[in-house]
Amino acid sequence: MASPSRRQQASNGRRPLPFDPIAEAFRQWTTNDWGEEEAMAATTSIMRAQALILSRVDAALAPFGLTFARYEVLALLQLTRTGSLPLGKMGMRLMVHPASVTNAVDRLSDAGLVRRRPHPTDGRTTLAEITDAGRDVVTRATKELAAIRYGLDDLSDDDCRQITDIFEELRRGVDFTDTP
Amino acid sequence: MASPSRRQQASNGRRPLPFDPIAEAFRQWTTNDWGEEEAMAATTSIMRAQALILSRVDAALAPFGLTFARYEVLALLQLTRTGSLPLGKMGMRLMVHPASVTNAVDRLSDAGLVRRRPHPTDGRTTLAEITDAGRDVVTRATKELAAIRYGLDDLSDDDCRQITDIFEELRRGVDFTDTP
DNA sequence: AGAAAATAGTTGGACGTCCAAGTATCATGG
DNA sequence: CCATGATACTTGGACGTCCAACTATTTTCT
Repeated sequence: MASPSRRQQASNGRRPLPFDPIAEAFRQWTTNDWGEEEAMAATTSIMRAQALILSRVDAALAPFGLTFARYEVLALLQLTRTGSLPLGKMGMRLMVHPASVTNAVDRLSDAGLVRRRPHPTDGRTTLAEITDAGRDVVTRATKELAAIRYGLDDLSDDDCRQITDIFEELRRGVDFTDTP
Repeated sequence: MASPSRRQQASNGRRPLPFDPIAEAFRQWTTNDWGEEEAMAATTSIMRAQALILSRVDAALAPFGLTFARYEVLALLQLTRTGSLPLGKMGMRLMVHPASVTNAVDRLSDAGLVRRRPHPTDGRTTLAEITDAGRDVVTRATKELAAIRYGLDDLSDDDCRQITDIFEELRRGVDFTDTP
């Protein structure tokens, strides 16, 4: 029965402050001439937003025994014709280290949502194949994530598009190349 | 001499793909009617951007034996009148779990950049006080971070402000309240 | 005053991420 | 045809983050 195993919350006990600590840091940076306060505020905001959003998404996925990292693996497989992919390819598509894929597949495999298969022609390669249980879980989990707008309930679609666009710029050349 | 201890890179060996995997996921979500594809793309972008930016910042701080988490602690102390704060207050200001503060202060303390002090009147409280070495390091580290624009070299100040503004909305009510 | 409740930090465990090193297996080239 | 080099994956360790449980101290309140 896949143990939900509560994970981070990143917003728990801590009560909200009467002021925005990032806005305050911005002021300090400015008055002390530390430089690049816009970038500092943005980077700090991103770090904090990531933790907050991840905690929301993970909370929504916990009932399925999933985390966002595992969900991404499952979703990727679900969207593949054959329902299976080499671990290496998954790492590239998800933009994470190969070791992270190994880790996620290990856990999904333990939960019976995915199965490891040897590559038919290349002995080095391992395929991860989604199981029927995995397809069921990912379908339900996807509905749940859509219901909470992937943790971005507070933001409009316009806000989302702006974020995606700005970060696409940041990722360009690192994660992908325009026209090869 | 504070061991730099190389940390994550999040962009290493992995070669850039010939297409943006997030844009591709957006298409898949749309054609398969999985819903909320704007939010999905934004959340995925945030996760990835955070990892990428953190790797850049950490790489810049490694020569000082720092990570971004430890730098934030040091910077906060440096900006405080007395150069010292209760660990709990730091956790609130940095918006992280108390255990994370304990962890960071442990390491900074080992490096001689910070010192633990008992609170003069409250026996439960522990103060972290920045040392002279800590002040020196944080000053140099701050210049280094400004030089790389806190990992956001690719973005304009306008982009940074937009990010900060959008995430401020997200954090409102969680990290801080408008008018107490 | 004394008991119960709240607060502050620490410890140990779980996760995900990364890197470096190690093991297989495939591809190349002499 | 085998040696060298490239690939694919796994393992073990480091970090930061979180939570739950625990200890110590301070407040509150009966």
